[in-house]
Amino acid sequence: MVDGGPNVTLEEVARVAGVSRATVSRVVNDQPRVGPQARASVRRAIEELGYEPNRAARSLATRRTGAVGLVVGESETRVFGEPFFGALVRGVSEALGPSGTPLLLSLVRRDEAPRATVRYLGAHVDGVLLVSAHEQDPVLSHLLAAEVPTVLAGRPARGAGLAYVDADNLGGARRAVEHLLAAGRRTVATVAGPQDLSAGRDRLAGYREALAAAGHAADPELEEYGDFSAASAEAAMNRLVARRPDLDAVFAASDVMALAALGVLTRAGRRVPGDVAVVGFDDSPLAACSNPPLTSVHQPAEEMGRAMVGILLDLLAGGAGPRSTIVSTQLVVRGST
Amino acid sequence: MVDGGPNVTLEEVARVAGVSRATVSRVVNDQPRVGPQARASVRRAIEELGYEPNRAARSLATRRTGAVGLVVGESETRVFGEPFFGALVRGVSEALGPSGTPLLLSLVRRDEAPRATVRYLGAHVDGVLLVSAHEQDPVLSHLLAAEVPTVLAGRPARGAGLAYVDADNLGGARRAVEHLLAAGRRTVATVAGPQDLSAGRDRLAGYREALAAAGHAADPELEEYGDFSAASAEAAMNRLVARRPDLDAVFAASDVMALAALGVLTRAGRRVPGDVAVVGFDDSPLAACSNPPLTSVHQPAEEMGRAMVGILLDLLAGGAGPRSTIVSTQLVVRGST
DNA sequence: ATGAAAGCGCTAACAG
DNA sequence: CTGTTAGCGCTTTCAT
Repeated sequence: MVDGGPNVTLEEVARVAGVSRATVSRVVNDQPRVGPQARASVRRAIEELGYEPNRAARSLATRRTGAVGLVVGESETRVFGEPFFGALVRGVSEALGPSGTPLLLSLVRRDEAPRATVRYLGAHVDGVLLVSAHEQDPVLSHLLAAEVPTVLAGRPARGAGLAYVDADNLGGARRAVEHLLAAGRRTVATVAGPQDLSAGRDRLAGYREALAAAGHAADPELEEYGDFSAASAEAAMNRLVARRPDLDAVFAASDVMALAALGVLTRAGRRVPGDVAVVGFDDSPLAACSNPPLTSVHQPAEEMGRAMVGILLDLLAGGAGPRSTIVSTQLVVRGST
Repeated sequence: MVDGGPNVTLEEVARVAGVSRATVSRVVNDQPRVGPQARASVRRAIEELGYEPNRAARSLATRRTGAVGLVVGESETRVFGEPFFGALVRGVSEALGPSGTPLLLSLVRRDEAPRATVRYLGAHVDGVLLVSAHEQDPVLSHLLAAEVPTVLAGRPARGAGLAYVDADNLGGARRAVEHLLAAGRRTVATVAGPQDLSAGRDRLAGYREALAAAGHAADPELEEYGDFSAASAEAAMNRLVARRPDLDAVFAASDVMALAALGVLTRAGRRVPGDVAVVGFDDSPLAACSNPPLTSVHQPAEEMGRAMVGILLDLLAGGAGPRSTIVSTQLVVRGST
């Protein structure tokens, strides 16, 4: 297993193995029509020479790049704060490792021409992992139009046969609220997320389901909306406290919003968790550091990344077409409940 | 400006422009030896046809990829929590945008063969932006050995002519401590970072400088070390409180450590900032969300990303060799001081 | 099952 | 200043 340097070519392998370039190529690509003997000697030569196929040449010949893109709305890199994003990338990277598939990272800004972006992507990658909160993202529709195999992080608005991986937002929210109810809370409010995002919708749905299942009548007075930002949540929480001073628990659709709510509550003289219990969603590092530490719903971001890659690679291999995966969430109980 | 589809080649452009492929190539690559007239007609043809050079072909011919790698120690994606990392990526991406340089993201795990990693990188990118906390990272030495142009995030141990971009850790720490002193604090302790990281060393140096400048004698009793983790900081803070119950301020070398310290202090019955003022480093989202909000030193991560790209592109263009940049930090005053 | 040959689209001497 | 001519390393018919 000599080093081989950067310049061992198919040609040399063929020469050493005593076969033609075509045969070596077949072996390298695990194609069938090669005799066991030829295959063996080629394998040996490859090993011996430390041969590594030249991607550019292959790409030129096949018109495929062998790379995948991780496309992220620029605003997402802010929003996700990063517990989530970092873990997602870790999962993606890990799942890609074995196949040696290069990962192109591409942040797309809102003001960029989606068309140009997609042309760029089409030229550089065989498939795309798209992380974009915005439903109806123009980049997405262009990707579809250009027939670039794509897997989404998060459930798309109208899942028109689109492959995606999402966390079990509904189940997670339901469990969070059940936890609150099980602890004896009676008046559970929610700072819901934006309803044009599936995460926002599903978490609200989970909240309602849990309440309904426990025999609580739906009470719109206990529902306020934020946009996942601290400021919006602060406003929402203020409205809730003013309207329903009797509330004894809050389910917020994200940790950032939960922390903002927590701030409002303590400033309003409520003790957490004594007077009001609070639970968030994301299980971000923020959760563990707050005062009191925040009970939250954990999303297995790393697993989501791996799942996305699995589906995409399958798609690229001509697999059975758009499948999707929902990964389960988990309630992490801390001091705020 | 017709679409052009994905298959317009140099050849066709040459035909339409009535020149040879070589001339078109020269125009595309902004090379000198082309007549103004030929140049114009080529430009027109390119525009008309919507020509876009084929990267694989170019790469095959030039033996360069035209891409750069963002190489990150896997553990970093955890450590950085992500305020920092996300912003850095944003800066990198932004700076790369204009040149259309693809960015390959590559997380490298500690247990991976650095040699293989570097071979992989060498084959896929022309240069590397390396984000790795560990000095003496084996990947780094292999990159250097393989002569892959590299720019580091963070100052390397022995800056043997290595290009790097770092935040002004020393200045930031100094300012933080000056702020504490200016507020009338007399007994300023520090939870320092690991001393095998330049960030850890420089922040401690800044702390000492500020103290010395104010005429305080160096006092080892006021210094304890953590490894940037919450657990280590908790232990360190406990030791400090036990040893010097009279301390009235703490400078922690990271926000995570500052928050841990803050927890210890409040549990010990100290009021923050009443009895003890606390300041952290990083200005992470954590800082704004804690209770009380944490005064912290902000690092312009986005700017660092841009600076790294600037240096790397210059290096790749055969620029004047290893330059480096220190970007300034900024104190963000919040409730904890 | 294997080899020969023709490119994939671009760059880079080298002539002119 | 511009065209000609070779490849870069690999895949892929098409014969054999």
